[in-house]
Amino acid sequence: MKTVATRFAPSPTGPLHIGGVRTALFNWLYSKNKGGKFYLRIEDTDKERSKDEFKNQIINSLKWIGIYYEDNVYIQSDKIDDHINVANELLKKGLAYKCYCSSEEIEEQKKRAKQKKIPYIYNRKWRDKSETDAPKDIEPVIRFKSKVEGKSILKDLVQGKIEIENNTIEDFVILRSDGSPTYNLSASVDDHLMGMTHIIRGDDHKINTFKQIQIYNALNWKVPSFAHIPLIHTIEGKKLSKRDNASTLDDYSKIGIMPNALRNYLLRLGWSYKDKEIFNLDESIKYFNMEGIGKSPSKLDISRIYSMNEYYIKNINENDLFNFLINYCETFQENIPDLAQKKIKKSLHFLKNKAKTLEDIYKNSKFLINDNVKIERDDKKLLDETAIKIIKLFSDDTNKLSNFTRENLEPIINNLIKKNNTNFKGVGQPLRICLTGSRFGPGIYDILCALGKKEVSKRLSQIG
RNA sequence: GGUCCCUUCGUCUAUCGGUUAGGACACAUGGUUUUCAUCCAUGAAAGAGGGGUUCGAUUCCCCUAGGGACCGCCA
Repeated sequence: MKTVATRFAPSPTGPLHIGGVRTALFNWLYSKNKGGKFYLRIEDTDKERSKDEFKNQIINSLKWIGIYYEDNVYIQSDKIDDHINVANELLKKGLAYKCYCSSEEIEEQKKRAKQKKIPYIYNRKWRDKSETDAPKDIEPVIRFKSKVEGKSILKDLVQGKIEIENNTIEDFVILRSDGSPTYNLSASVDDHLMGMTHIIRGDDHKINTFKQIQIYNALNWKVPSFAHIPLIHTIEGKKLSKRDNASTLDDYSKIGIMPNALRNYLLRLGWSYKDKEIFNLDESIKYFNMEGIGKSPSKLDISRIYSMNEYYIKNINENDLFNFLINYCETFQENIPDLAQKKIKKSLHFLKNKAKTLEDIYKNSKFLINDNVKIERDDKKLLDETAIKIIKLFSDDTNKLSNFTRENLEPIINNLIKKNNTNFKGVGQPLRICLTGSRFGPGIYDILCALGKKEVSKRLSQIG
């Protein structure tokens, strides 16, 4: 049995979105599960629309989420000569032919078909026509002689048997009039040359598969196995497109979603293994299989992404979390000075408690990063006379302490509550506002201990 | 319009002919934490509709409805 080889083959004509990443993930996981290889191929044969910027974005996205490919990136345009040679071979063998229809002629036919409400299909005009009839002023395209009779059957690993009448597939173009190869040719040739055994791709390629299988068969190549996975839909139920908000990985990383959480979410979107929800990397590889892939499209649900991220924040190793956090801050927020980093690291155990994203942790950490407390106008209103009085009392009472611990602070705060005939909120809220500038945030004891006595008295002295 | 595919709680899904149709997210309620959040408990919530096959269908078959994808000298 041949070693499993899969590939992800995006075109760099737009930013890679989350659906493409899932396709890459499934391919990668499948190959790893089988002890096989996974490759990245950039399909850049559309010169007009392909951009380096998108190629880099694709590469960076895969890197960010932790999908690793063999060797270097395959660039499809490097292999154009191979594709052209195959086209000429097909031509020589009589399996393809030159078509001299002008684009105006084709457009006209399409228009007429639309008017008559009949499906357009190229009329195979030049399939059997002699080239001596060829007009001089037209550069021909090369079309593949597609089967006209009978049916084709695709045994899809996800969708099962799919049957189609051959006459619904037209004689598709394999070489453009400028001599460049088209997608169906290039993809087939590359997949064959790269030794792909399994092709896992979006549902939207299903019809192409019938064309590509014909190319394989015409050349006596071994046909790989195909698996067409359902597309990811927006919450409105439409195919996810590059224009949709929050569709690239960047959209998620900038709000502080971690790669392992998103990977886990994407894995479970359209795939399942019993009732298991959390899959670490090893488990993802160990359990991934085709049987678990669902047949119906699934909708993207941001609240599940948040909740998955929250799970990872609370359950991964704190060192790893810290590294993710610093990295996130440097990329999307600000550089954290060493001293503040140390404080954050020590306090991470409580900073992470209230967070669904790295951005939340960053916000919770702000009182450790910035020494000057800026109080919002709304919060300032809460600092009335009694509040300021309580803060003064707190300062006086804690003056005697040599350092701050929960144990020695608790009796002081309890005492303040009692004496001033208030509740915990009456003491805690003004303290938090003065120390952090916000009504929301970590527990008050956590804040006090993390800042330490000196810093607390400094911040409190600036009030009132 | 043609071809193909899909259809279980709001969402992601389990079930591979016999279950009080299970789990997770979200939601609601209650409890713990002397704020918020966490955490815990509880609750509400689904087999698109109609025919078959069968002792028995969410599960198998057919029809209808709804949804989606594709129909480029794009990939």
